[in-house]
Amino acid sequence: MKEQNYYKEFVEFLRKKNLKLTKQRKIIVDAILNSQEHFNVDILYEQIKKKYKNVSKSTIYRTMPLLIESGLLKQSLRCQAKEHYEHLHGEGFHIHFVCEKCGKIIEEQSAEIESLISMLALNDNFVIKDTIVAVKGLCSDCADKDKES
Amino acid sequence: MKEQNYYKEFVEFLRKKNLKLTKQRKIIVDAILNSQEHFNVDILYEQIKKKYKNVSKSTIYRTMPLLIESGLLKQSLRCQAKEHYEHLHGEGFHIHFVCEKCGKIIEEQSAEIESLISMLALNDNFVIKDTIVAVKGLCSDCADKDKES
DNA sequence: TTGCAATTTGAACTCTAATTTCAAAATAGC
DNA sequence: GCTATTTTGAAATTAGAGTTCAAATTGCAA
Repeated sequence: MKEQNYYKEFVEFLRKKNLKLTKQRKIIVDAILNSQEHFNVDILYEQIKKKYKNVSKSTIYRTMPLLIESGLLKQSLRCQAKEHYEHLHGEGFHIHFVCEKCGKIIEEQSAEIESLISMLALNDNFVIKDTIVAVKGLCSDCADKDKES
Repeated sequence: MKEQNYYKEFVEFLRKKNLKLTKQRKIIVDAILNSQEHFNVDILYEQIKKKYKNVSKSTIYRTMPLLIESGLLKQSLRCQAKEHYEHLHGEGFHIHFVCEKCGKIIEEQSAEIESLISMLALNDNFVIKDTIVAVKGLCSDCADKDKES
């Protein structure tokens, strides 16, 4: 799905809920669609501030639940101090390798892991809403630097 | 490993770091060893308060990093608002099924999933320090109640 | 268009978890 | 037991997240 469509989807979501399409909401959605996959409110705020000055942090905080409800974002693992969000570009299950040193996040797919988890859930009659697999450690670059020193 | 040994290990850890074995630290370790697998600072504080009155929350907060460094605890997934800890009884990899309704956490093992993750990491030259697999959803009890209503 | 009801915004404030400060108390080694 | 050093508890501080409320904006209907 193209970015333009996510935008349209969000506009439609607002319309259905009788919410207004304000400048600020446009700017926030635009910033998210053009941002990296993973971010938090501060990162987003700094990014927006570079181009526009009339979007406050309150508004961003208030907009996040809307973006989640509309299906554009999901709340991701809170592995650092701050609440963390990620795009939900229709994709679905994936694994995060989070580098503890540089913060880089590498994403991997694995249908095998996904189906093993489903089977475990089925055994327990557990209804899955969301699965988070986060592997913390060192990315290859940081691991190399670690060895050198 | 028996609980007595975890205690001894922590005492040894303190000795090595020239830290003192205070009444409060004894009480906290004891409470953790006799607590459920998963908890947060507030739960621990309430539990301790029932039996002893001279352990403050500050002290508990201060002790958590020591317990993690000593290998007794690990910081777990932050799925509710509060920081969350779990025992690290030498076990290792497991999967958490977290019920969004009642908060129950069901633990499952899967060597297959663990080895699939290791293989992905190897491919990326990623050095694993810790793996968190959290499945959010409804436990069978809450799913049943959901159906009824 | 313009007018107006309803929503949204921003600044400041509130809330809560987590952490720090500092004087008084406790501990470990002599 | 004495003393240097660490630790404690209460209170203060910090920081992220969320809320309040008056002023501004939006969307719709006349």
